[in-house]
Amino acid sequence: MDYNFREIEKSWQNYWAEHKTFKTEDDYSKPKFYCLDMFPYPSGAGLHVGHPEGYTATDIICRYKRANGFNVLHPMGWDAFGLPAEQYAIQTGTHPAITTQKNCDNFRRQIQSLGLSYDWDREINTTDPAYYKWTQWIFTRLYNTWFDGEQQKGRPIEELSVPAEIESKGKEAVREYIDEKRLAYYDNAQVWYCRHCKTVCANEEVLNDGSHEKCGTKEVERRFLKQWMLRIPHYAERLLTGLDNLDWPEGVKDMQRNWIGRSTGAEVDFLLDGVDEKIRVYTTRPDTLFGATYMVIAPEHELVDVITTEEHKDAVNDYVRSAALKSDLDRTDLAKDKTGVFTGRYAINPLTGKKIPVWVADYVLTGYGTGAIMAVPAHDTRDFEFAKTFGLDIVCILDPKDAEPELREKVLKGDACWTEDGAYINSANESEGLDIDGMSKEDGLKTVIEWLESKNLGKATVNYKIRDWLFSRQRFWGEPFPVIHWEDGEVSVLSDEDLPLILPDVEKYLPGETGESPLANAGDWLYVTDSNGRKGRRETNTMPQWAGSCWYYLRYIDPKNDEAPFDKVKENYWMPVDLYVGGAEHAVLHLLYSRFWHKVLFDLGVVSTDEPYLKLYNQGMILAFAYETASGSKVPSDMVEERDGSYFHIETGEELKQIVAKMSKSLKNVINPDDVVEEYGADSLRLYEMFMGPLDATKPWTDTGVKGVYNFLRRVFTFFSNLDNVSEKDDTKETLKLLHQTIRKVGDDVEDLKFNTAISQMMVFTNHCYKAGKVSRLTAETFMQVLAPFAPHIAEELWNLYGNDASVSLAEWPKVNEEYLVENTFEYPVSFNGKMRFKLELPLDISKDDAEKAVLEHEAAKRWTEGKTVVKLIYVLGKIINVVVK
RNA sequence: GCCCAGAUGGUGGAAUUGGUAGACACGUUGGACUUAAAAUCCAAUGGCCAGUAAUGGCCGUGCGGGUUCAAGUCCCGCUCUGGGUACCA
Repeated sequence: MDYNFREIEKSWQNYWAEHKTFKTEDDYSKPKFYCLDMFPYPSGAGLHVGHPEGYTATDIICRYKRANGFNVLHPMGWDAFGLPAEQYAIQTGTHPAITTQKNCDNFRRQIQSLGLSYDWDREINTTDPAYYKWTQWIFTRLYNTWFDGEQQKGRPIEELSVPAEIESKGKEAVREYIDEKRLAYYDNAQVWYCRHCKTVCANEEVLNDGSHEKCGTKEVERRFLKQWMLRIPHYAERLLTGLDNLDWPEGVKDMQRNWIGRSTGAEVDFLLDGVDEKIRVYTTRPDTLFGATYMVIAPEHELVDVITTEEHKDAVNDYVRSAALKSDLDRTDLAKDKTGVFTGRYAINPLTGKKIPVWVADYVLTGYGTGAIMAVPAHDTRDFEFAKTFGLDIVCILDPKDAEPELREKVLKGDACWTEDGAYINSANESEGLDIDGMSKEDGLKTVIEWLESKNLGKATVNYKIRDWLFSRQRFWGEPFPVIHWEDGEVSVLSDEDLPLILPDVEKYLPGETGESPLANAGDWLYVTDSNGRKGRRETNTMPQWAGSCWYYLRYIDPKNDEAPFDKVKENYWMPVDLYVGGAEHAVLHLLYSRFWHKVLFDLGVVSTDEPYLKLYNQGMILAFAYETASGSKVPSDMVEERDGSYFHIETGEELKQIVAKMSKSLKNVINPDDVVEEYGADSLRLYEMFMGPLDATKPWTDTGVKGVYNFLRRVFTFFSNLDNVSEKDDTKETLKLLHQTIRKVGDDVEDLKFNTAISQMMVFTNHCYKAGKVSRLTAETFMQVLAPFAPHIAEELWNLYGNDASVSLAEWPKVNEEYLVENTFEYPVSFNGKMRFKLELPLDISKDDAEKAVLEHEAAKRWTEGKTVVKLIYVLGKIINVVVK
């Protein structure tokens, strides 16, 4: 029989759909397994071969878990708000909902053609009002939550007690006080604005080369705009410590830790000379205070005007103005020399009592710490560079005892910067009763902080890099904020029964130049009047694309619930997500935002777990071969020919180098999953994506590789569909042994997500069957069960051929029979001085002495022992024998 | 600069706690089938050396050291590649 995969795959996909084979029931009697894929943005380009990689991996695990008695939740949906559909609307006038619908349909068709065992009854779409109703609902929860620092917990805003002193100042003051505590707030903030996308974007979306992550252009700039922000830094500590117990790749955890950026140090107050103000600095090294020879404040610091002396006003003003005009890229470019200007003012170093100059420089950032630093040029590279540039004092207070003498000499003289540990010198002030000379760093830090606290000059502080999350966009295609701005200045959120606030129709999708959202033209929708005749205007910004993906895993649990985001009992059963698979590109943003929302919902009692995703796994990227000339310019694949293993340009004849690169239209090396399914079938595509290499590795696509696994499936079909090969007779011992080894190996490898080696084991088994010629029906059926999670269509077909009416997907995973695996002997590799020389079969229960005798008396051993003394013999049961000779 | 991951045949990649390096697959070569080709099936396939051959030896997991009876695996020092991050005091 021919392997007619087209027919087989179509008929089984229809069967599964008709019988709802993969429908998930809320059967609480079974152990649950929640396996989640990062849902895709349904782009117009359709599925990329990278998508099926993760989806196949989770599908295999889910099928395996079902066979092992688990109730499995394995859903799919669409992260469908986003710019491309809106861009298309601007160009063509087509409503983004129409484009989105079309793209979702195409994605669904493509995904379904792969035979993935999703419960399609749970499909969700972030753009569906029935879904974003609850995204808006969560936003109102964020708005009505404050963070209790003492309890380290978010609490309902009603539980916030307003100090009497504020209360006495009137309603306005109370509102202001409360608004300052809310997790979501509306404020005038300096934000990134992308002129190309015509929208603001989060700090995180602006890449370090100054380009916008979403569009790739560098048309981003700073603007002051009233925007919605979320106070994610309040959860910094919990987002950080929560990572410790998660089964996530260490790299991802590290990236989140870096992003949160916790540091410990102290805030220290410096008194100023001649003006009744003080400047508070943040430093991680208060122990180096004796070496602070000047201070720097950021150009945006609130005291710049106050402290600048008359004669320096012009210079400082000029500098502050030019710093404001600079892009952040210019300000952070390392290659650039340090700039700054003296304010004319001096501060007093509280430890030395010396006057130190206060400068303004843009290497100090407003948003971090207090926006002011004490500079210790001898032991900080940035301060050192600045001090060298402007000729400021450099006092060494850490003797680099372990450094090379030459370098040490320079450091002591202040001619070089030393940022590592050393012994404190010049760090004593008798009159102040402080002396840390000779102390360890740990004691130095402790002593100085204690001294500062006792004198009320400073205190130990913890700082985080993470900033408030800019949460609004000037875009049409996003969740509308359920917010009304009233004419008297009050801001209110809609009550639950008024949700969802549906996105209105607009004529033009283009945002205004000034950063105004398209919703500002939404006519009637825009204006509201309350029962008292008070007029209000709806919020015209929309939520960023992150919003919908922050909580979608919760909605899958109960996707059609109209009374609540999900049922609590169901949530309690299904959460947390046991395995979450997706690309590493979401290592920080999506996963951090999502954890943040989840923790807030946990604090409010909406969800039952503190963390949403127990185990995270990042699939690697699938790349493609590409070609470049000696000078490094890329050549499209259709201009390349292969001759004798080398590659040449079709037109110029130039020899080309084969490289591995991302698939791209310009390189003409994009693989379309549809084409692969058409040519080799879904089972081959699934199998190849898993066989290419480890799931987390980056690896290049090869067409011959697909052919290889197709060949395997064809061999499976050819052998096992021939009933002459599948007899009622018993198997040989070898066949049974190999079959049970295969059951074990495949099961173990699936649990470890090592699909490539599982497939290789199935190949070994199939190759054995060809050699054996005949296997029993039971063996053939068992093998189909093992193959089914990987290549479900072919497995169903053959399973059915053997007379099974029920789907193989419902069959229980075969048990390993240890009897077949028992070994009595082992073929020991015998080494002499670590080099393997010959093999010797010995009983496994042989004693060491007998083994030694058997080895040394063996004919082949003579050659290696002749004329030498046997020093000792290493005998590792079932592993190796090593003879040490001299 | 800093943090993380990686480097194994012509290629993708295997290798429990240190214990036979190269499983499986691609490619290549040879054979069978065929008028022929394709497809398929069978076999060989890390490099070098010796031998007609069976076979045997040496070298081999990015580089240099070390620990060990034994190192792809552990330790120290580098090189290169990929990812993240960047004046965060």
